[in-house]
Amino acid sequence: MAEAAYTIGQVARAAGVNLETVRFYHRRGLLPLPGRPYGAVRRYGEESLARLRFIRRAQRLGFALDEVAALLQLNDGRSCSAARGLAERKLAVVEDRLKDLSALRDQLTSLVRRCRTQRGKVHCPLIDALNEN
Amino acid sequence: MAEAAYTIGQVARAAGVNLETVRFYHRRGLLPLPGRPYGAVRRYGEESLARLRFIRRAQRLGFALDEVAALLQLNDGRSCSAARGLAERKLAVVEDRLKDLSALRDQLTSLVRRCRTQRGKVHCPLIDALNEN
DNA sequence: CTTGACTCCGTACTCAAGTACGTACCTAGA
DNA sequence: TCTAGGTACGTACTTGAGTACGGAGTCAAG
Repeated sequence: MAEAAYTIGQVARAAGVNLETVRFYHRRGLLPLPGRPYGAVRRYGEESLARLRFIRRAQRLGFALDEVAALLQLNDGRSCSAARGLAERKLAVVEDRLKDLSALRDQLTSLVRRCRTQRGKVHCPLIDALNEN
Repeated sequence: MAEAAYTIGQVARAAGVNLETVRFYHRRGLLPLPGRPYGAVRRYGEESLARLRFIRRAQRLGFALDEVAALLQLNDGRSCSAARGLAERKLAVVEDRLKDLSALRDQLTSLVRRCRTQRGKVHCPLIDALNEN
């Protein structure tokens, strides 16, 4: 089974990222530079595509590129507890952000509601709230 | 009642922001440059302090500085419906972010749980999940 | 009158995660 | 063979919200 050999534009499209992003990941050391088996043009195999998808998935889970790099170091399938530690720390951050965000939602909801029931009064409850104290 | 007349360092401390941030808000047009009533040094009154606090409060509600500028335009206390529109749009964004974030939390939670119950198996469920498909 | 802290102002740098640009080179199809 | 479009690579620009730096001026205390 011959490996597919994508050019950079093809692998970028296949992974759903911008071509320049692929180059950027090379510079960041997240993706090794492939060789050029047929001439002057580099060819990307399935393992490059898999890695690009790994990176995007990890990003969707809220990992920054530095953290993705750490996860990639652990990609031997061992070091499960190190990976878990990373995920646990990330989870704690996510839960904090959730708490903040839902407090924010409650405040905004209440301000919008007050704005809507405000009739003919001179001041805007939202602006007033921002000016308060 | 004489207005307090802060120097830039004092008003920054009073508002809990970095001195350079005050300058930055001047450059961004969010805070007017005060005069220099006693010599070469600019003096900030209570209205500057109030505005700095307004900005920070609006930021905590999730408004970007451009949006804060728009809110400040509306600070006449009228244009309540315009302010409400801003808040409603912001609320929608916040609710979207909340949905994403809680999906993220669920995924991370499940990965961490699987990592913890994994015993002696060769692969790490977290890494596997990132490599999947 | 000197010292140390503060201010003024402009410019430049930071971070994260890319995106864009320029120039040269290569490659596939008509 | 020509040409359109893709690639290689290095460098510079983008966004948002600041932070830092450098040199000159100023101010208050001792």
